[in-house]
Amino acid sequence: MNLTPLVQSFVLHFGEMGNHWGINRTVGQMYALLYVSEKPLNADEMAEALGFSRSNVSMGLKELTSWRLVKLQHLPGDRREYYSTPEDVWAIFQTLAEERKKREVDPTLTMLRGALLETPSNPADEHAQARMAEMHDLIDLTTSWFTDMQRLDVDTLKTLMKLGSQVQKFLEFKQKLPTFMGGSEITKE
Amino acid sequence: MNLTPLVQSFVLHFGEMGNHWGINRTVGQMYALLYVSEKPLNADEMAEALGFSRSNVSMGLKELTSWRLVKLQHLPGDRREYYSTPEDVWAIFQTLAEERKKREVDPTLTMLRGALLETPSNPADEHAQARMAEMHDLIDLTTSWFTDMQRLDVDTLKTLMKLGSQVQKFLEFKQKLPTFMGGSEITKE
DNA sequence: ATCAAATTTCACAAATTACTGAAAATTCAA
DNA sequence: TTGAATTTTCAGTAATTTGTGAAATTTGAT
Repeated sequence: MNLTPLVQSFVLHFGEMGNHWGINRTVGQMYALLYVSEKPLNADEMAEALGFSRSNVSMGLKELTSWRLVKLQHLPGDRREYYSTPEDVWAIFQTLAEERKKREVDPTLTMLRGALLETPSNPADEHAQARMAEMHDLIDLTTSWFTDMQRLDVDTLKTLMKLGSQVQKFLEFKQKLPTFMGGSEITKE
Repeated sequence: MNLTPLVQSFVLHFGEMGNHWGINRTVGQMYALLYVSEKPLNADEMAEALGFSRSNVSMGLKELTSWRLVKLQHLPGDRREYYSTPEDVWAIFQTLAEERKKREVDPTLTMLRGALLETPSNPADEHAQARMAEMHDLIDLTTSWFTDMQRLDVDTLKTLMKLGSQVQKFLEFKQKLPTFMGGSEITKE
């Protein structure tokens, strides 16, 4: 790996993190390399920089592409394919979240809904269903909320996050003026 | 696995999900089994129900304990250790998030901060640092926000999530009355 | 159309991770 | 204490995942 120590530590750390998140270590490293790179890189450059085989890089890029985490482009007068990551970290984060939702959360909700449609044949199943319902509702509420929040622009989102738990005051205030601002009335449970 | 089809499908799905989330498949299944179980289970019961070796269950419980995801208790007149999951799904979710933050996010922030303290020796490092700074700020803001939101009780949280992107209106309103309600003045950027 | 450059595929080897059974350690009732 | 019940550890094997090189395919300039 002929990278500066700075980039190297980032790349290695990212590889480890990928591991914890169910992503192949080398794929994590490839992503990290692209993320900090000044300019788009082709597969040979990546293989060279990271010390991987060319075929491994090809597989990794395929994987990253399926996650919509890399952009493919061509440089004038060069036949090779160059890869880069989107510039906006918030957009990256959003893509990642969308993709994980699609691949992991949605199938889980589907499974839970299926299970909840069954007629429980004994007390154990009845209890299991009740537990599954609790889990379903939590996941459903969380992901719906997440989807909804994606409508906001990044600056609004940042402001809201900085506000943090202080938004609570909005609820207290709103409860006193329920029809204020024309929204539908929302109360606790 | 001598479980009802309902529980079995839940357990198997959870095992697969665990896999995607960097958790051993069998550990995921153990957790799922405890989660839907009516009463606490001992290790032998779990080994029997899931068809794992006793030692594998022991390892899995150790892992789940380190994540603070299972509770240990003793039944009167029985020497064996019985395990269960907390009843409140929101508390479970919170524990999981806290633990992941501690294990994965915090070390990443530490690494990024370290990298940002270095003096870049070339343009490539300079660019890499800028990118790392962007990532740092996003992670930092997100986790600080998350920590802050944990102060709220579950009902408030649910209400807020149901409100979703409508909280935006709070910002618009607040901007017109900056010193309203005694909070420090918060504006975009 | 041809062919060299570039990329992908895939069977296999290497490396890692998961699981087991046996043995060791711990616990606790008598 | 003792020893049976219970839990944990761990070395070895099984299973899975990862990474490679060679071959096949695709691409696009001529």
